[in-house]
Amino acid sequence: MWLLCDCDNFYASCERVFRPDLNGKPVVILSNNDGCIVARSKEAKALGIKMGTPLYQVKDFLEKNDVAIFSSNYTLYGDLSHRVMSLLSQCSDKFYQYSIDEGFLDMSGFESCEKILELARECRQTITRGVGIPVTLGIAPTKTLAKMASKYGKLYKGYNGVCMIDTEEKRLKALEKFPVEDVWGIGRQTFEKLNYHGIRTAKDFAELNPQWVRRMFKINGFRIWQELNGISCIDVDELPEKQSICTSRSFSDQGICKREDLEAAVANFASRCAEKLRKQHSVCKLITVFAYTSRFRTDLPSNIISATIPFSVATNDTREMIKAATGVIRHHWNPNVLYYYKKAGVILSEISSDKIIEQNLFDKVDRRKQHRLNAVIDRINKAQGYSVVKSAVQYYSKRSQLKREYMSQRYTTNLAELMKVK
DNA sequence: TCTGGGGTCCTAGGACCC
DNA sequence: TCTGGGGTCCTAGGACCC
Repeated sequence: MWLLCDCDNFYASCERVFRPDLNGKPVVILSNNDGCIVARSKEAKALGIKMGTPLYQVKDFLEKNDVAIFSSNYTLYGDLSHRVMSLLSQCSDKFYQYSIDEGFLDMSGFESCEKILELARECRQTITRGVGIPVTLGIAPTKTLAKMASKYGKLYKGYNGVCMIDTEEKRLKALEKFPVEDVWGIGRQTFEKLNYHGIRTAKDFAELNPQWVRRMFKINGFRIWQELNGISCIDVDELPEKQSICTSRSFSDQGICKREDLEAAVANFASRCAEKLRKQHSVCKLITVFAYTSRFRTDLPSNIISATIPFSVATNDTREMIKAATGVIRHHWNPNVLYYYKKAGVILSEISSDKIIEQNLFDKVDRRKQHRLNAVIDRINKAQGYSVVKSAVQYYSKRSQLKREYMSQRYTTNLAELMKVK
């Protein structure tokens, strides 16, 4: 059996931990630059507020309905997620974090479903009491069915946040009432195809001829079919090393039109990427740098800068990355046209372990020295706060290009922002 | 005026090999 | 009319997830 632990409306719940006055009230969380709505509390969903709506389109409506608005506070969410996952991981030997607010437990070691249910209830209590984030647990023979169980657990109060699909009878009943578009792994495209063939519920899908499913929806669709029929075949890795690392942002207002500003921005992204890479003890061989003008502004000249540069020796060095990233911008910059760049980013790929590095006969860099310098920089930045030591080029960038008008405090990670009690 | 960020996996098709 | 068979590797793009 698999147990899925899913935090309820995670970002909204994080904000409520330190704002209990917002319990039972509508809450929304915005994307970077306060652009779109990316998370909603139950009450906000009930008001009909859709995921991904641009803020400016619904601002009046939110004010009228007394909806609490927050800029995204990833420092806070990341820390609370870490606390939930750490409590969850103590409930079973085999724990797999799936996303910021979800984790799977392998329950195959338990002798009976009653025992699993008992432990699940205990586990839920521990998390509620220890972190204050409400969670729903779904338990079933496959991960796809466990996801489904957790959705039922959220839908019906009677489950008290723990829902288990353990018998054939329950499985069939669950499938029958479940819209096929809500099945894990079925997105918009697949749904449209299924709809065309008159397939509406998860049960309709699970009863299809497997050869036809295979032909029509390839290997992924076939896996979903198997999982719905109780055959476990979707794997999750324990702590997978990322195969690509990306840091990108949209810029506020019109965007960036000066070369130095864009160079400073990509230098920041490159530096952030290098830190992420070192944190997972990896090196990479390729760096991609891109910058776009806004696709919504058809009245302005549009342009795309994008280039991928190989490193001669796989690296995780901040300065090498910055040099490559700013080089791309400098090389592709057109001084004759005024472009407003709205979004830019850096992607690292061909990632491998830093334990084995292929040497290059003509490599002139002292890798040991480079490695020690990065280690010292990481240590200082970790102890003294984000980006105390950085390259000069990064200082060209304005202190924060992000618009965050509704930011809450970093209650759990910053001494200056602790909660104040009168 | 304003429109998110960070990932994974799979497939099809081209180029190439013997 | 009819034009081999069996591979590998790479890349772009699609689809999906949270």
